[in-house]
Amino acid sequence: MANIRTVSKLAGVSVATVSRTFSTPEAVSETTRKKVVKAAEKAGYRPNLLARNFRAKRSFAIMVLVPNIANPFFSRVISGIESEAQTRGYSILLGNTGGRPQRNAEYAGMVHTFQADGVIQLSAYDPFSGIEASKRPPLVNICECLDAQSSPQIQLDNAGAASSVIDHFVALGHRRIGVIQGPPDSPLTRDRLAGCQRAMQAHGLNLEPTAIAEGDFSTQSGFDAIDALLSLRKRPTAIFCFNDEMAIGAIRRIKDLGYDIPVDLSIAGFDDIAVSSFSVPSLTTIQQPAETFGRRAVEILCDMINTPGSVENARSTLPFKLIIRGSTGPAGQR
Amino acid sequence: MANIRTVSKLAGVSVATVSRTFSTPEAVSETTRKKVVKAAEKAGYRPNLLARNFRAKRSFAIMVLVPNIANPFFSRVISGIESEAQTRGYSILLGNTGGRPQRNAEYAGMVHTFQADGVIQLSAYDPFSGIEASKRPPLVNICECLDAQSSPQIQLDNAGAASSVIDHFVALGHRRIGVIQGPPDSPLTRDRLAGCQRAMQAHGLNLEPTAIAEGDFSTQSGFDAIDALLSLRKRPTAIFCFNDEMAIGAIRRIKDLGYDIPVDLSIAGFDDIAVSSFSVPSLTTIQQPAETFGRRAVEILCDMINTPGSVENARSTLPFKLIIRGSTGPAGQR
DNA sequence: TCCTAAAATGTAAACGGTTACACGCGCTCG
DNA sequence: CGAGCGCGTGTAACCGTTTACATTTTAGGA
Repeated sequence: MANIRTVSKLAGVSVATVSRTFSTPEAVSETTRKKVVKAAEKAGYRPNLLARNFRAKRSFAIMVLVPNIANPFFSRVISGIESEAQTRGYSILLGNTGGRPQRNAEYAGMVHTFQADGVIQLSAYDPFSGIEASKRPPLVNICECLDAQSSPQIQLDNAGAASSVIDHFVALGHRRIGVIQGPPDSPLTRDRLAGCQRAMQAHGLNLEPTAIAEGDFSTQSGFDAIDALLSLRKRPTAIFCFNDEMAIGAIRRIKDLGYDIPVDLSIAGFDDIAVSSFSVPSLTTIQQPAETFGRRAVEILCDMINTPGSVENARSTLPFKLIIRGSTGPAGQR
Repeated sequence: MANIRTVSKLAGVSVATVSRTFSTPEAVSETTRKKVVKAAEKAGYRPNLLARNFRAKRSFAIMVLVPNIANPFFSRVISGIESEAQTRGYSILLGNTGGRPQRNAEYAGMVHTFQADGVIQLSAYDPFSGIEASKRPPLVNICECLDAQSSPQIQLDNAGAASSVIDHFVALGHRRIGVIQGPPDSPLTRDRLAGCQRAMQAHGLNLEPTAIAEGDFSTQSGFDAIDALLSLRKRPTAIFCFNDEMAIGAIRRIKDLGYDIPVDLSIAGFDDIAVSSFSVPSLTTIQQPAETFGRRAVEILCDMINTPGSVENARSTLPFKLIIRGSTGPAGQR
């Protein structure tokens, strides 16, 4: 394999000049530059980035920690990360954690061994907890964020978004509203639940504890949660699922039971994944700027990497949008 | 940052011994090993893998080139890749190509600069075409494969799978069968179409060219393709969509038009993505071992990386399974 | 006790770039 | 005409690890 010395000999210049030709071409005269480029071409020279990065103590790679790639919402966030990283010359390392803290920590540890320059964390986890602030590697939490301010957090106004769903239900005349929440220990669940409660109270209503079913954000769990909600004495006329996948599972079960949506029951989801606009009926949901989450995370992370200390651990909030589709309708049609 | 020399001084041994302690512990006596480990711990030493990999001329990273991460089938394949790579000590670099050959080539080029040890390619593209066989970097094509034998190919028996869908339709009494295919230049489209034609002929039927609509594997394109098929003079009673997403779009449009599935029309898809079992009606489809594709690709790629020349460019075929669900039923019910 | 082989450890040279510093050259300006 | 400057280039050290080879230590047998 051709290295920088091969090329320097071939071009009749020093290794430094070859190096400069590729990393700081403006520091080399036009004539030598051409000479070197020609020699490099002839030798089939490609700079060894392993060596370059080693010297620079930088890998130009970003570790992305995601609980589950198969989740379509996360896929979109990753698309955003990938595209922004690509334009900035960073490559992305993918870590599928399955929500396991151990895997999470393992992957995040790659930043200590210089395999990654920073971490984007898509779940409410701090892989560097316990590390003194000035020594913490660059980290950005997105989507599901930490309460702590140990790193920049980019999130949605989950409570506000949940409120807007409740407001929509109430405006349609719904009074008995049910919820299929996510795992109870998730900040997402907590914030969305708080938003629901806030909005209910603002309308003089109560979110009955029995009308809150527990899911785990999987389609199956949405399917499974329906029976309990529909067997309540005071059956809800509208159900808010904390993500679209659970909503799709719920819709399926509701139809299996012979009910019509939205005539008998209104359903709303959260995330606006691709399939939601094609379900039957199409799903009322909260749209999140998934790709923007990814892009912004990369922007901030790169700032942290390139000028340490320049970024404060701010919490930023991206806008949501209530998308009203066919799965929600007026209450009391039957 | 603590390096190997810091530790060697602290432990009172040579750098070689420290190195051996971590890379070949069996070559170091028990007592020194303990001494070194303790010193390393005290110094907060983590080996610089950038340096190690540089020395080894290996990055222990695999480049995964995928046309579109947001595709749920690819997500599952990537999960498989990630998990197998993780257990083998490889990290995975993600390249979202959007199907653009240029991006594809750019990413694949990272193997020349030692940033990746090999490439897993999820589309029918050879990023190393033109490179002499003995110099080609490790590459495995999966899912959508090349006709050439320039690298190992892991694929499904697409024609066989398509045939089995047609057989299923015919067994239900369908005679007029429509197809929503993928992009015409895709080997996937070509093979599945060939399978359809073969099966139709075996049953003494013909696949009418007018009954073949063109999609691009997106949900929207499935939606859009329906009108043309349903306005045919000889309207099909069953439609085979070449992936599940198009099938979901198609189902949506068919229901909008007031038809019942499967009473008026049977629909089948391909891939068995997660949502397909929850659609209404649930989707008859071809199940592919997505994670297995990923795992096998990593297995083979690692063999190629570790013992070059040992792997022949074989073509292997993974099994499919026809999953019969609610979207297909007997013909001529109305 | 001595000799030999095996095991453990040390020394120092790579690996392929980058870059601080030195140097030479041509130019400008006083 | 010489000092000073800036540009382009070269020399060589350095980054942190691995590893071939040399050397020392240990163990075991005669």
